[in-house]
Amino acid sequence: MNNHSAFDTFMRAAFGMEPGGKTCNQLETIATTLSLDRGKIAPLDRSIDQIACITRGATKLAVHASGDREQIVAFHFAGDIVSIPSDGSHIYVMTSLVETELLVFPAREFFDQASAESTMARSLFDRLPAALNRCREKAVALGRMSAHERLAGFLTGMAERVGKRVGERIVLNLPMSRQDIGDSLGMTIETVSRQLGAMRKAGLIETRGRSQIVLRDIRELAKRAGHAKQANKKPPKNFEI
Amino acid sequence: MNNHSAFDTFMRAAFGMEPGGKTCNQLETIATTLSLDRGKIAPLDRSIDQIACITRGATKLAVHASGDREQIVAFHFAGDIVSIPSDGSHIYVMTSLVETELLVFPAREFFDQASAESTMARSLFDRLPAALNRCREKAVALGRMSAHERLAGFLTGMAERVGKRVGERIVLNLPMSRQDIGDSLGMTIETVSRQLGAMRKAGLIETRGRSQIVLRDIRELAKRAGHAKQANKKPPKNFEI
DNA sequence: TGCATTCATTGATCTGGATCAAAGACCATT
DNA sequence: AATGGTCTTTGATCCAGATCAATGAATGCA
Repeated sequence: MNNHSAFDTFMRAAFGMEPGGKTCNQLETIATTLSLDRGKIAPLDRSIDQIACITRGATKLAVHASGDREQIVAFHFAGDIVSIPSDGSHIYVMTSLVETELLVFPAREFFDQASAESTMARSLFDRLPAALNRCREKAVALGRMSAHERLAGFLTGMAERVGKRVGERIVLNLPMSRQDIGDSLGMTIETVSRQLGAMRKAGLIETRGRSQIVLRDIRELAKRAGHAKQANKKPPKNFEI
Repeated sequence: MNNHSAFDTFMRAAFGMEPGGKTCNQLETIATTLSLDRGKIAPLDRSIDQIACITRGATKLAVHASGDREQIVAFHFAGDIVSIPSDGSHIYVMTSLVETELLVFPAREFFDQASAESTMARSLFDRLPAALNRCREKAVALGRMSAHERLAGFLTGMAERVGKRVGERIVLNLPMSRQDIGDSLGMTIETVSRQLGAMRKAGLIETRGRSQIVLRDIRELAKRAGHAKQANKKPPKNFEI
Protein backbone atom coordinates (compact mmCIF):
# COMPACT_ATOMS: atom_id res chain seq x y z
CA MET A 1 0.00 0.00 0.00
CA ASN A 2 2.78 2.46 0.77
CA ASN A 3 5.63 2.54 -1.66
CA HIS A 4 8.02 4.84 0.12
CA SER A 5 9.95 6.18 -2.83
CA ALA A 6 6.81 6.69 -4.88
CA PHE A 7 5.29 8.68 -2.04
CA ASP A 8 8.37 10.83 -1.67
CA THR A 9 8.57 11.42 -5.39
CA PHE A 10 4.98 12.53 -5.34
CA MET A 11 5.50 14.88 -2.40
CA ARG A 12 8.45 16.46 -4.14
CA ALA A 13 6.51 16.95 -7.35
CA ALA A 14 3.40 18.21 -5.59
CA PHE A 15 4.89 20.44 -2.91
CA GLY A 16 8.60 20.75 -3.64
CA MET A 17 9.48 18.99 -0.39
CA GLU A 18 12.73 17.20 0.07
CA PRO A 19 12.06 13.47 0.44
CA GLY A 20 12.62 11.63 3.68
CA GLY A 21 11.91 14.65 5.86
CA LYS A 22 9.93 14.41 9.06
CA THR A 23 6.81 16.03 7.64
CA CYS A 24 6.97 13.76 4.64
CA ASN A 25 7.12 10.70 6.86
CA GLN A 26 4.33 11.87 9.10
CA LEU A 27 2.12 12.57 6.11
CA GLU A 28 2.81 9.10 4.80
CA THR A 29 1.45 7.61 8.00
CA ILE A 30 -1.92 9.34 7.56
CA ALA A 31 -2.19 8.79 3.80
CA THR A 32 -4.50 6.26 2.22
CA THR A 33 -3.86 5.08 -1.31
CA LEU A 34 -6.89 4.38 -3.47
CA SER A 35 -6.95 2.62 -6.82
CA LEU A 36 -10.18 3.04 -8.72
CA ASP A 37 -11.44 1.48 -11.90
CA ARG A 38 -13.26 3.64 -14.41
CA GLY A 39 -16.49 5.12 -13.07
CA LYS A 40 -16.09 4.26 -9.41
CA ILE A 41 -17.10 6.46 -6.52
CA ALA A 42 -14.13 7.10 -4.24
CA PRO A 43 -14.93 5.46 -0.88
CA LEU A 44 -14.28 8.46 1.35
CA ASP A 45 -15.11 8.96 4.99
CA ARG A 46 -17.87 11.55 4.85
CA SER A 47 -17.62 12.50 8.50
CA ILE A 48 -14.43 14.52 8.01
CA ASP A 49 -13.00 16.88 5.42
CA GLN A 50 -10.48 15.22 3.14
CA ILE A 51 -7.63 16.21 0.86
CA ALA A 52 -7.08 14.07 -2.20
CA CYS A 53 -4.04 14.13 -4.46
CA ILE A 54 -4.56 12.60 -7.89
CA THR A 55 -1.46 10.64 -8.83
CA ARG A 56 -2.81 9.03 -11.99
CA GLY A 57 -6.00 9.24 -14.01
CA ALA A 58 -8.87 11.72 -13.85
CA THR A 59 -11.82 12.37 -11.56
CA LYS A 60 -14.89 14.53 -11.23
CA LEU A 61 -16.03 16.14 -8.00
CA ALA A 62 -19.77 16.58 -7.97
CA VAL A 63 -22.50 17.79 -5.69
CA HIS A 64 -25.49 15.52 -5.57
CA ALA A 65 -28.50 17.74 -5.66
CA SER A 66 -31.82 16.14 -4.89
CA GLY A 67 -33.44 14.27 -7.73
CA ASP A 68 -31.44 12.83 -10.56
CA ARG A 69 -29.18 15.75 -11.32
CA GLU A 70 -25.70 16.60 -10.21
CA GLN A 71 -23.52 19.67 -10.56
CA ILE A 72 -19.92 18.87 -11.29
CA VAL A 73 -17.80 21.29 -9.32
CA ALA A 74 -14.47 20.46 -10.96
CA PHE A 75 -12.57 17.91 -13.00
CA HIS A 76 -9.18 16.83 -11.72
CA PHE A 77 -6.18 15.25 -13.39
CA ALA A 78 -2.86 13.80 -12.31
CA GLY A 79 -1.02 16.26 -10.10
CA ASP A 80 -4.16 18.04 -8.91
CA ILE A 81 -5.01 18.45 -5.26
CA VAL A 82 -8.65 18.40 -4.25
CA SER A 83 -10.32 19.63 -1.10
CA ILE A 84 -13.41 17.58 -0.32
CA PRO A 85 -15.70 19.00 2.35
CA SER A 86 -17.83 16.88 4.62
CA ASP A 87 -20.20 19.53 5.93
CA GLY A 88 -22.13 22.03 3.88
CA SER A 89 -25.67 21.68 2.69
CA HIS A 90 -24.74 19.24 -0.04
CA ILE A 91 -22.99 15.91 -0.37
CA TYR A 92 -19.80 15.88 -2.40
CA VAL A 93 -18.95 12.78 -4.39
CA MET A 94 -15.67 12.12 -6.17
CA THR A 95 -15.86 9.69 -9.07
CA SER A 96 -13.11 8.35 -11.30
CA LEU A 97 -13.53 8.97 -15.01
CA VAL A 98 -10.81 6.50 -15.98
CA GLU A 99 -8.56 4.14 -14.06
CA THR A 100 -7.27 6.38 -11.31
CA GLU A 101 -4.92 6.39 -8.36
CA LEU A 102 -5.04 8.89 -5.58
CA LEU A 103 -3.76 9.64 -2.12
CA VAL A 104 -6.25 10.68 0.51
CA PHE A 105 -5.47 12.57 3.72
CA PRO A 106 -7.70 13.70 6.55
CA ALA A 107 -7.76 17.46 5.98
CA ARG A 108 -7.18 18.44 9.59
CA GLU A 109 -3.96 16.45 9.99
CA PHE A 110 -2.85 17.32 6.48
CA PHE A 111 -3.07 21.03 7.20
CA ASP A 112 -1.54 20.59 10.66
CA GLN A 113 1.54 19.15 8.99
CA ALA A 114 1.50 21.76 6.24
CA SER A 115 1.39 24.57 8.81
CA ALA A 116 4.58 23.29 10.39
CA GLU A 117 6.50 22.92 7.15
CA SER A 118 6.95 26.24 5.40
CA THR A 119 7.85 24.74 2.01
CA MET A 120 4.63 22.83 1.91
CA ALA A 121 2.62 25.74 3.30
CA ARG A 122 4.00 28.05 0.63
CA SER A 123 3.11 25.59 -2.07
CA LEU A 124 -0.46 25.31 -0.80
CA PHE A 125 -0.76 29.09 -0.65
CA ASP A 126 -0.16 29.08 -4.37
CA ARG A 127 -2.56 26.26 -5.07
CA LEU A 128 -5.54 27.13 -2.90
CA PRO A 129 -6.14 30.64 -4.25
CA ALA A 130 -5.68 29.24 -7.75
CA ALA A 131 -8.39 26.65 -7.08
CA LEU A 132 -10.63 29.38 -5.70
CA ASN A 133 -10.12 31.44 -8.84
CA ARG A 134 -10.90 28.53 -11.11
CA CYS A 135 -14.12 28.09 -9.18
CA ARG A 136 -14.87 31.79 -9.51
CA GLU A 137 -14.36 31.63 -13.25
CA LYS A 138 -16.78 28.73 -13.30
CA ALA A 139 -19.32 30.78 -11.38
CA VAL A 140 -18.95 33.60 -13.89
CA ALA A 141 -19.50 31.16 -16.73
CA LEU A 142 -22.57 29.65 -15.07
CA GLY A 143 -24.01 33.01 -14.13
CA ARG A 144 -23.31 35.11 -17.19
CA MET A 145 -22.36 33.07 -20.22
CA SER A 146 -24.48 31.47 -22.94
CA ALA A 147 -24.33 27.73 -23.60
CA HIS A 148 -22.15 28.31 -26.63
CA GLU A 149 -19.68 30.43 -24.69
CA ARG A 150 -19.53 28.00 -21.79
CA LEU A 151 -18.72 25.14 -24.09
CA ALA A 152 -16.09 27.18 -25.93
CA GLY A 153 -14.59 28.01 -22.53
CA PHE A 154 -14.68 24.36 -21.52
CA LEU A 155 -12.83 23.31 -24.67
CA THR A 156 -10.14 25.96 -24.37
CA GLY A 157 -9.73 25.13 -20.69
CA MET A 158 -9.36 21.43 -21.44
CA ALA A 159 -6.90 22.26 -24.21
CA GLU A 160 -4.65 23.88 -21.62
CA ARG A 161 -4.96 20.99 -19.20
CA VAL A 162 -4.92 17.87 -21.37
CA GLY A 163 -4.59 19.03 -24.98
CA LYS A 164 -1.92 17.63 -27.30
CA ARG A 165 -0.64 19.80 -30.11
CA VAL A 166 -0.66 17.95 -33.40
CA GLY A 167 0.52 20.32 -36.08
CA GLU A 168 -1.95 23.20 -36.31
CA ARG A 169 -4.57 21.39 -34.30
CA ILE A 170 -5.05 20.52 -30.66
CA VAL A 171 -6.34 17.05 -29.90
CA LEU A 172 -8.42 16.38 -26.80
CA ASN A 173 -9.04 12.87 -25.55
CA LEU A 174 -11.74 13.68 -23.07
CA PRO A 175 -12.29 11.19 -20.27
CA MET A 176 -15.75 12.54 -19.50
CA SER A 177 -19.07 11.90 -21.21
CA ARG A 178 -21.44 14.47 -22.68
CA GLN A 179 -23.52 14.03 -19.56
CA ASP A 180 -20.52 15.00 -17.45
CA ILE A 181 -19.82 18.03 -19.62
CA GLY A 182 -23.45 19.07 -19.27
CA ASP A 183 -23.40 18.52 -15.53
CA SER A 184 -20.28 20.65 -15.30
CA LEU A 185 -21.56 23.51 -17.46
CA GLY A 186 -25.10 23.56 -16.09
CA MET A 187 -26.84 22.43 -19.24
CA THR A 188 -28.39 19.30 -20.75
CA ILE A 189 -26.65 16.77 -22.96
CA GLU A 190 -28.88 17.84 -25.83
CA THR A 191 -27.63 21.40 -25.55
CA VAL A 192 -24.02 20.21 -25.32
CA SER A 193 -24.54 18.16 -28.45
CA ARG A 194 -26.24 20.96 -30.33
CA GLN A 195 -23.52 23.47 -29.51
CA LEU A 196 -20.81 21.00 -30.50
CA GLY A 197 -22.77 20.54 -33.71
CA ALA A 198 -22.76 24.28 -34.32
CA MET A 199 -19.01 24.43 -33.76
CA ARG A 200 -18.52 21.48 -36.06
CA LYS A 201 -20.55 23.18 -38.78
CA ALA A 202 -18.52 26.36 -38.27
CA GLY A 203 -15.35 24.37 -38.85
CA LEU A 204 -13.97 25.06 -35.39
CA ILE A 205 -13.83 21.45 -34.22
CA GLU A 206 -14.02 17.88 -35.37
CA THR A 207 -15.37 15.08 -33.23
CA ARG A 208 -14.00 11.58 -33.59
CA GLY A 209 -15.86 8.87 -31.78
CA ARG A 210 -17.24 9.71 -28.39
CA SER A 211 -14.18 10.99 -26.64
CA GLN A 212 -11.92 12.70 -29.10
CA ILE A 213 -12.40 16.33 -30.08
CA VAL A 214 -9.98 18.08 -32.40
CA LEU A 215 -9.75 21.84 -32.03
CA ARG A 216 -9.09 23.40 -35.42
CA ASP A 217 -9.27 27.05 -34.42
CA ILE A 218 -8.49 27.58 -30.76
CA ARG A 219 -8.13 31.31 -31.33
CA GLU A 220 -11.72 31.64 -32.43
CA LEU A 221 -12.88 29.33 -29.64
CA ALA A 222 -11.11 31.50 -27.08
CA LYS A 223 -12.75 34.57 -28.58
CA ARG A 224 -16.16 32.95 -28.32
CA ALA A 225 -15.52 31.93 -24.74
CA GLY A 226 -14.78 35.46 -23.63
CA HIS A 227 -17.96 37.38 -24.10
CA ALA A 228 -20.68 37.79 -21.52
CA LYS A 229 -24.33 37.07 -22.13
CA GLN A 230 -25.80 40.47 -22.77
CA ALA A 231 -22.49 41.95 -23.84
CA ASN A 232 -22.57 43.71 -27.18
CA LYS A 233 -26.03 44.11 -28.50
CA LYS A 234 -24.88 44.59 -32.10
CA PRO A 235 -23.79 41.10 -33.20
CA PRO A 236 -26.43 38.56 -34.30
CA LYS A 237 -27.95 36.24 -31.79
CA ASN A 238 -26.15 33.05 -32.57
CA PHE A 239 -22.87 31.87 -33.92
CA GLU A 240 -23.98 29.54 -36.65
CA ILE A 241 -22.41 30.77 -39.87
CA MET B 1 -2.18 55.36 8.50
CA ASN B 2 -0.90 52.59 10.73
CA ASN B 3 -2.40 52.41 14.17
CA HIS B 4 -0.22 49.80 15.76
CA SER B 5 -2.59 48.50 18.40
CA ALA B 6 -5.52 48.42 16.00
CA PHE B 7 -3.46 46.39 13.57
CA ASP B 8 -2.42 43.92 16.24
CA THR B 9 -5.96 43.59 17.49
CA PHE B 10 -7.06 42.79 14.00
CA MET B 11 -4.34 40.23 13.45
CA ARG B 12 -5.28 38.51 16.66
CA ALA B 13 -8.95 38.41 15.73
CA ALA B 14 -8.29 37.33 12.16
CA PHE B 15 -5.52 34.80 12.62
CA GLY B 16 -5.15 34.18 16.33
CA MET B 17 -1.66 35.62 16.35
CA GLU B 18 -0.08 37.08 19.43
CA PRO B 19 0.42 40.83 18.94
CA GLY B 20 3.87 42.36 18.65
CA GLY B 21 5.44 39.29 17.07
CA LYS B 22 7.92 39.50 14.24
CA THR B 23 5.47 38.26 11.60
CA CYS B 24 2.89 40.72 12.80
CA ASN B 25 5.37 43.59 12.50
CA GLN B 26 6.56 42.53 9.08
CA LEU B 27 3.01 42.24 7.84
CA GLU B 28 2.31 45.71 9.13
CA THR B 29 5.09 47.12 6.99
CA ILE B 30 3.53 45.74 3.80
CA ALA B 31 -0.08 46.56 4.70
CA THR B 32 -2.03 49.40 3.16
CA THR B 33 -5.10 50.76 4.90
CA LEU B 34 -7.97 51.88 2.70
CA SER B 35 -11.03 53.85 3.76
CA LEU B 36 -13.81 53.87 1.23
CA ASP B 37 -17.06 55.78 1.11
CA ARG B 38 -20.16 53.96 -0.01
CA GLY B 39 -19.97 52.71 -3.60
CA LYS B 40 -16.28 53.27 -4.25
CA ILE B 41 -14.02 50.98 -6.23
CA ALA B 42 -11.04 49.92 -4.13
CA PRO B 43 -7.93 51.39 -5.77
CA LEU B 44 -5.90 48.20 -6.05
CA ASP B 45 -2.74 47.52 -7.96
CA ARG B 46 -3.90 45.22 -10.73
CA SER B 47 -0.46 44.00 -11.63
CA ILE B 48 -0.17 41.73 -8.59
CA ASP B 49 -2.46 39.43 -6.62
CA GLN B 50 -3.75 41.01 -3.43
CA ILE B 51 -5.17 39.92 -0.11
CA ALA B 52 -7.73 42.19 1.48
CA CYS B 53 -9.01 42.00 5.03
CA ILE B 54 -12.28 43.79 5.66
CA THR B 55 -12.08 45.53 9.03
CA ARG B 56 -15.34 47.46 8.80
CA GLY B 57 -18.25 47.66 6.36
CA ALA B 58 -19.15 45.48 3.40
CA THR B 59 -17.88 44.96 -0.14
CA LYS B 60 -18.64 43.09 -3.31
CA LEU B 61 -16.04 41.38 -5.47
CA ALA B 62 -17.13 41.29 -9.07
CA VAL B 63 -15.84 40.20 -12.43
CA HIS B 64 -16.38 42.73 -15.16
CA ALA B 65 -17.54 40.79 -18.16
CA SER B 66 -17.59 42.63 -21.44
CA GLY B 67 -20.60 44.83 -22.02
CA ASP B 68 -22.57 46.31 -19.19
CA ARG B 69 -22.94 43.23 -17.00
CA GLU B 70 -20.96 41.99 -14.07
CA GLN B 71 -20.97 38.77 -12.10
CA ILE B 72 -20.55 39.26 -8.39
CA VAL B 73 -18.30 36.53 -7.12
CA ALA B 74 -18.82 37.15 -3.41
CA PHE B 75 -19.98 39.65 -0.82
CA HIS B 76 -17.68 40.31 2.10
CA PHE B 77 -18.26 41.70 5.58
CA ALA B 78 -16.12 42.75 8.52
CA GLY B 79 -13.71 39.96 9.44
CA ASP B 80 -13.65 38.44 5.97
CA ILE B 81 -10.45 37.85 4.04
CA VAL B 82 -10.53 38.20 0.29
CA SER B 83 -8.14 36.91 -2.33
CA ILE B 84 -8.10 39.19 -5.37
CA PRO B 85 -6.35 37.80 -8.43
CA SER B 86 -4.61 39.95 -10.99
CA ASP B 87 -4.31 37.44 -13.80
CA GLY B 88 -7.03 35.25 -15.22
CA SER B 89 -9.17 36.04 -18.22
CA HIS B 90 -11.26 38.57 -16.35
CA ILE B 91 -10.76 41.73 -14.34
CA TYR B 92 -11.77 41.60 -10.70
CA VAL B 93 -13.12 44.74 -9.07
CA MET B 94 -13.81 45.21 -5.38
CA THR B 95 -16.40 47.84 -4.53
CA SER B 96 -17.62 49.07 -1.14
CA LEU B 97 -21.34 48.73 -0.50
CA VAL B 98 -21.24 50.99 2.56
CA GLU B 99 -18.54 53.00 4.30
CA THR B 100 -15.76 50.46 4.55
CA GLU B 101 -12.25 50.04 5.90
CA LEU B 102 -9.87 47.38 4.77
CA LEU B 103 -6.27 46.28 4.92
CA VAL B 104 -4.57 45.30 1.69
CA PHE B 105 -1.47 43.14 1.35
CA PRO B 106 0.47 42.02 -1.68
CA ALA B 107 -0.45 38.33 -1.85
CA ARG B 108 3.06 37.06 -2.43
CA GLU B 109 4.57 38.69 0.64
CA PHE B 110 1.46 37.96 2.68
CA PHE B 111 1.75 34.25 2.00
CA ASP B 112 5.51 34.30 2.44
CA GLN B 113 4.97 35.57 5.97
CA ALA B 114 2.10 33.16 6.58
CA SER B 115 4.23 30.20 5.52
CA ALA B 116 6.81 31.06 8.14
CA GLU B 117 4.31 31.48 10.97
CA SER B 118 2.46 28.26 11.69
CA THR B 119 -0.35 29.91 13.68
CA MET B 120 -1.23 32.11 10.77
CA ALA B 121 -0.76 29.31 8.24
CA ARG B 122 -3.13 27.08 10.20
CA SER B 123 -5.73 29.80 10.34
CA LEU B 124 -5.52 30.31 6.59
CA PHE B 125 -5.83 26.58 5.98
CA ASP B 126 -9.21 26.78 7.66
CA ARG B 127 -10.30 29.85 5.77
CA LEU B 128 -9.17 29.12 2.23
CA PRO B 129 -10.97 25.79 1.82
CA ALA B 130 -14.05 27.38 3.38
CA ALA B 131 -13.94 30.16 0.80
CA LEU B 132 -13.55 27.57 -1.93
CA ASN B 133 -16.57 25.70 -0.66
CA ARG B 134 -18.69 28.81 -0.53
CA CYS B 135 -17.74 29.42 -4.15
CA ARG B 136 -18.63 25.84 -5.02
CA GLU B 137 -22.04 26.22 -3.43
CA LYS B 138 -22.49 29.33 -5.52
CA ALA B 139 -21.58 27.38 -8.65
CA VAL B 140 -24.14 24.73 -7.75
CA ALA B 141 -26.78 27.39 -7.28
CA LEU B 142 -25.95 29.08 -10.59
CA GLY B 143 -25.79 25.80 -12.47
CA ARG B 144 -28.69 23.87 -11.06
CA MET B 145 -31.11 26.03 -9.11
CA SER B 146 -34.13 28.02 -10.24
CA ALA B 147 -34.38 31.74 -9.63
CA HIS B 148 -36.71 31.16 -6.69
CA GLU B 149 -34.34 28.68 -5.09
CA ARG B 150 -31.30 30.88 -5.60
CA LEU B 151 -33.01 33.80 -3.95
CA ALA B 152 -34.18 31.64 -1.05
CA GLY B 153 -30.59 30.47 -0.68
CA PHE B 154 -29.33 34.02 -0.79
CA LEU B 155 -31.70 35.10 1.97
CA THR B 156 -30.88 32.19 4.26
CA GLY B 157 -27.18 32.71 3.62
CA MET B 158 -27.45 36.39 4.47
CA ALA B 159 -29.47 35.51 7.56
CA GLU B 160 -26.49 33.53 8.83
CA ARG B 161 -24.00 36.25 8.03
CA VAL B 162 -25.76 39.49 8.93
CA GLY B 163 -29.21 38.56 10.22
CA LYS B 164 -30.53 39.84 13.54
CA ARG B 165 -33.05 37.75 15.43
CA VAL B 166 -36.04 39.82 16.53
CA GLY B 167 -38.50 37.53 18.26
CA GLU B 168 -39.67 34.92 15.77
CA ARG B 169 -38.31 36.84 12.82
CA ILE B 170 -34.90 37.51 11.34
CA VAL B 171 -34.24 41.02 10.16
CA LEU B 172 -31.81 41.68 7.32
CA ASN B 173 -30.47 45.14 6.62
CA LEU B 174 -28.95 44.44 3.26
CA PRO B 175 -26.20 46.77 2.11
CA MET B 176 -26.59 45.72 -1.52
CA SER B 177 -29.13 46.81 -4.15
CA ARG B 178 -31.45 44.58 -6.16
CA GLN B 179 -29.02 45.01 -9.02
CA ASP B 180 -26.24 43.61 -6.85
CA ILE B 181 -28.38 40.67 -5.78
CA GLY B 182 -29.19 39.96 -9.40
CA ASP B 183 -25.56 40.24 -10.44
CA SER B 184 -24.64 37.82 -7.68
CA LEU B 185 -27.32 35.25 -8.48
CA GLY B 186 -27.04 35.46 -12.25
CA MET B 187 -30.45 36.98 -12.88
CA THR B 188 -32.02 40.34 -13.69
CA ILE B 189 -33.42 42.85 -11.20
CA GLU B 190 -36.87 42.18 -12.59
CA THR B 191 -36.58 38.51 -11.72
CA VAL B 192 -35.23 39.32 -8.27
CA SER B 193 -38.16 41.61 -7.69
CA ARG B 194 -40.72 39.13 -8.96
CA GLN B 195 -39.38 36.32 -6.81
CA LEU B 196 -39.32 38.57 -3.76
CA GLY B 197 -42.90 39.43 -4.64
CA ALA B 198 -43.82 35.75 -4.72
CA MET B 199 -42.23 35.20 -1.31
CA ARG B 200 -44.02 38.24 0.02
CA LYS B 201 -47.35 36.92 -1.24
CA ALA B 202 -46.57 33.54 0.32
CA GLY B 203 -46.05 35.24 3.67
CA LEU B 204 -42.41 34.19 3.89
CA ILE B 205 -40.92 37.67 3.96
CA GLU B 206 -41.74 41.33 4.41
CA THR B 207 -39.83 44.10 2.68
CA ARG B 208 -39.44 47.45 4.39
CA GLY B 209 -38.02 50.21 2.28
CA ARG B 210 -35.24 49.29 -0.11
CA SER B 211 -32.82 47.61 2.19
CA GLN B 212 -34.68 45.82 4.94
CA ILE B 213 -36.08 42.34 4.48
CA VAL B 214 -37.77 40.52 7.35
CA LEU B 215 -37.70 36.74 7.17
CA ARG B 216 -40.90 35.35 8.68
CA ASP B 217 -40.33 31.68 7.95
CA ILE B 218 -36.66 30.83 7.59
CA ARG B 219 -37.43 27.13 7.81
CA GLU B 220 -39.56 27.22 4.70
CA LEU B 221 -37.01 29.45 2.94
CA ALA B 222 -34.25 26.96 3.71
CA LYS B 223 -36.44 24.17 2.36
CA ARG B 224 -37.04 26.08 -0.84
CA ALA B 225 -33.32 26.80 -1.20
CA GLY B 226 -32.38 23.14 -1.10
CA HIS B 227 -33.96 21.59 -4.13
CA ALA B 228 -32.28 21.28 -7.49
CA LYS B 229 -33.80 22.39 -10.75
CA GLN B 230 -35.14 19.19 -12.24
CA ALA B 231 -35.35 17.44 -8.92
CA ASN B 232 -38.66 15.83 -8.13
CA LYS B 233 -40.97 15.84 -11.06
CA LYS B 234 -44.07 15.41 -8.96
CA PRO B 235 -44.54 18.82 -7.31
CA PRO B 236 -46.10 21.67 -9.30
CA LYS B 237 -43.87 23.99 -11.27
CA ASN B 238 -43.84 27.05 -9.09
CA PHE B 239 -44.02 28.02 -5.48
CA GLU B 240 -46.71 30.64 -5.51
CA ILE B 241 -49.30 29.54 -2.99
C1' DT C 1 -18.43 -10.50 -36.72
C1' DG C 2 -22.60 -9.44 -35.25
C1' DC C 3 -25.52 -8.20 -31.59
C1' DA C 4 -26.87 -5.39 -27.76
C1' DT C 5 -26.55 -1.72 -24.88
C1' DT C 6 -25.25 2.55 -23.89
C1' DC C 7 -24.24 7.15 -25.56
C1' DA C 8 -24.78 10.96 -28.92
C1' DT C 9 -27.33 13.44 -32.21
C1' DT C 10 -31.28 15.58 -34.18
C1' DG C 11 -36.07 17.29 -34.29
C1' DA C 12 -40.44 19.36 -32.19
C1' DT C 13 -42.39 21.79 -28.60
C1' DC C 14 -42.61 24.15 -24.19
C1' DT C 15 -41.26 27.40 -20.55
C1' DG C 16 -38.54 30.14 -17.06
C1' DG C 17 -36.47 33.96 -17.06
C1' DA C 18 -34.70 37.83 -20.17
C1' DT C 19 -35.97 41.88 -22.46
C1' DC C 20 -38.80 45.81 -23.37
C1' DA C 21 -41.81 49.18 -21.31
C1' DA C 22 -44.28 51.83 -17.85
C1' DA C 23 -45.71 53.04 -13.43
C1' DG C 24 -44.91 53.49 -8.61
C1' DA C 25 -42.13 53.95 -4.24
C1' DC C 26 -38.28 55.69 -1.74
C1' DC C 27 -34.89 59.04 -0.27
C1' DA C 28 -32.05 63.27 -0.39
C1' DT C 29 -32.13 67.92 -0.97
C1' DT C 30 -34.01 72.26 -0.59
C1' DA D 1 -43.58 69.52 2.20
C1' DA D 2 -42.63 69.68 -2.51
C1' DT D 3 -39.29 68.09 -6.13
C1' DG D 4 -36.28 65.30 -8.82
C1' DG D 5 -33.62 61.47 -9.41
C1' DT D 6 -32.87 56.78 -8.47
C1' DC D 7 -34.36 52.28 -7.40
C1' DT D 8 -38.13 48.89 -7.39
C1' DT D 9 -42.17 46.77 -8.86
C1' DT D 10 -45.34 45.19 -12.25
C1' DG D 11 -46.93 44.00 -16.96
C1' DA D 12 -46.36 42.22 -21.89
C1' DT D 13 -43.69 39.74 -25.00
C1' DC D 14 -39.82 37.01 -26.63
C1' DC D 15 -36.21 33.57 -26.85
C1' DA D 16 -32.36 30.34 -25.32
C1' DG D 17 -32.26 26.33 -23.62
C1' DA D 18 -35.08 22.57 -21.25
C1' DT D 19 -38.02 18.82 -22.10
C1' DC D 20 -40.09 15.24 -24.79
C1' DA D 21 -39.35 11.98 -28.45
C1' DA D 22 -37.04 9.28 -31.86
C1' DT D 23 -33.23 8.06 -34.59
C1' DG D 24 -28.43 7.13 -35.30
C1' DA D 25 -23.63 6.02 -33.97
C1' DA D 26 -19.92 3.83 -31.06
C1' DT D 27 -18.13 0.59 -28.03
C1' DG D 28 -18.19 -3.84 -25.46
C1' DC D 29 -19.06 -8.54 -25.42
C1' DA D 30 -20.34 -13.16 -27.04
